[in-house]
Amino acid sequence: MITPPEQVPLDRAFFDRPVLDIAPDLLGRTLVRTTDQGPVTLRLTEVEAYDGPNDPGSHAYRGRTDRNAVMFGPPGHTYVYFTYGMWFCLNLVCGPEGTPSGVLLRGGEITTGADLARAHRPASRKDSDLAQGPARLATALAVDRALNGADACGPDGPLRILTGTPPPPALVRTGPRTGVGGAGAGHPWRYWIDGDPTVSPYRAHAPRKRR
DNA sequence: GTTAGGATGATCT
DNA sequence: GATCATCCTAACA
Repeated sequence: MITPPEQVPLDRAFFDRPVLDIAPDLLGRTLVRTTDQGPVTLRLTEVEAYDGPNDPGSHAYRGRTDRNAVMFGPPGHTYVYFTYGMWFCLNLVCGPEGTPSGVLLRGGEITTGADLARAHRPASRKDSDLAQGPARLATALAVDRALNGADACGPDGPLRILTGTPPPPALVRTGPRTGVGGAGAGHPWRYWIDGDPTVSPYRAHAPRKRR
């Protein structure tokens, strides 16, 4: 008989590897966000890798600052930043302590607690919109600055990552990162599950016009 | 279906 | 002062 895969927290060693190995390996994993209102779970379908000091697209490219400090800390923790004056984005810190690399969680399918997620995202029209895009994902899971630096590998905690069910390797695609310009644009460090409706549409980097 | 513009503020040069 | 790992709405085809 077939036993369903057990949902066990990913251990810290999972994140103590090169970020380009970790990023595709995160697809299909389960993210559990627990609040006072209850749990919301999500199946990761889209991520992007940011390779610390070697990557002009990374927040950590120019060294440690107050904002990116947790990227320099131990792996398996969250890095949450605020952007465009309105939104939060959620990353997982990768590589050994002192190596500031991470993976941006760009999209996922809400598998449990869709009603809660929808309450956080009233503008969402379809279930597949709930966590389609990095700021949508963070909003649907009620992630904000308070979760910056949280341990995602612990047995409990507000945000945890579990083994989940990785997709068949043939369905894993890679391509250029979304919204990353300049010298950081050249790398195909975005990974997604082909054909999944919760993967965000690709948008090339577009400098904003001033007003 | 697509595209343009505005919202809104921390961060870094 | 410009940029930003974005999203939403309205307008148009």
